[in-house]
Amino acid sequence: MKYSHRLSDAVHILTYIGAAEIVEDDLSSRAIAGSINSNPSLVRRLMSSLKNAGLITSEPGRAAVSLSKPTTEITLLDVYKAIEEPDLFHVDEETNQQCPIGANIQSALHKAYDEVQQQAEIEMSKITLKDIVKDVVNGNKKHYPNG
Amino acid sequence: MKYSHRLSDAVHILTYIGAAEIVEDDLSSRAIAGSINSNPSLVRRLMSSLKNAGLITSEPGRAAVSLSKPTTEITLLDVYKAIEEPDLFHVDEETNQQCPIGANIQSALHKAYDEVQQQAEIEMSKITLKDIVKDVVNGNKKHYPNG
DNA sequence: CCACCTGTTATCTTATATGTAACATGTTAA
DNA sequence: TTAACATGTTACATATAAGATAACAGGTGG
Repeated sequence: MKYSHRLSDAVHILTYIGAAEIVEDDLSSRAIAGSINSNPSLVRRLMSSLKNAGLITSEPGRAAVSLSKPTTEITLLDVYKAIEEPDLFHVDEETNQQCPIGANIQSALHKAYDEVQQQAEIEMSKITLKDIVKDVVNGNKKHYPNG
Repeated sequence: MKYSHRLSDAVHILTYIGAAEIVEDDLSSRAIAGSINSNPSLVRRLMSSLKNAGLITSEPGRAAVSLSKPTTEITLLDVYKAIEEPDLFHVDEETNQQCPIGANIQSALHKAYDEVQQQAEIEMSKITLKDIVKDVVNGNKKHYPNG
């Protein structure tokens, strides 16, 4: 995951839906794409993954997507698992098995990476969509104090 | 960083150097590349970053690279910072600033990502090169109990 | 029926990682 | 001093992935 912002766009989509009651009403993929500055197809593809993960509910033909759970029960980890590759780091699986180092570095790295991954996931599970929506709405008030 | 294993290869290089006293002696980029199953140029490029980060010491013309610090004082975080982009996740910086969501999602995401990044880095700082070398050598004993 | 939507697939462009080659320059030993 | 070999750096080709975009089958609702 070097230059990808799929996760950010997915959170953006969920935030858009979650904030719909407050500021938005058009929940079409085109409207959401307008907020992301992207295109409706990308939005629909990401929403497809979010739907498969059970985070949103939608129907063909109707611009009526909704969250499947309260914003307090959707975490950044849920979105991450729905959208991204599971591993933050990748072990080189092609090392030379004839070399003592090459033959054993993979398991050593997997072990190390697993520890980092675990802590990152714990932290991601602490951040809910409600936190994000709240920050966005608060930031919004700063920009539009009378709106 | 989707399919990159730069970090793994960099740790591999350091492990190779760190284990040199025990099992290896040829510290040329060609020999190290042989262990990684890669090529000397890649090894030299990674070593260039590791050198800039102060983790290894080397001289032109001599196959005599060495660690600048004891293995207990080189952490996975040091290698990560030497080799990888600083951020695990990337915020979409092109969101629509005319939309209340698009205008405020970036700072909300930066805040969330920072928290995850911080915990990941804390965990990375707990893993030392000594841990990796030890795991590799132990794995080695399993494979070559009499060697 | 028609305008609009979703869900899915395909293609193009661009960005990045890696493989590979090349070369200037330093080192060492015969 | 010369040959063999090393590092350090740059350039280029290739493979992979993300994102932009278009297309279209099929659902929805006025």
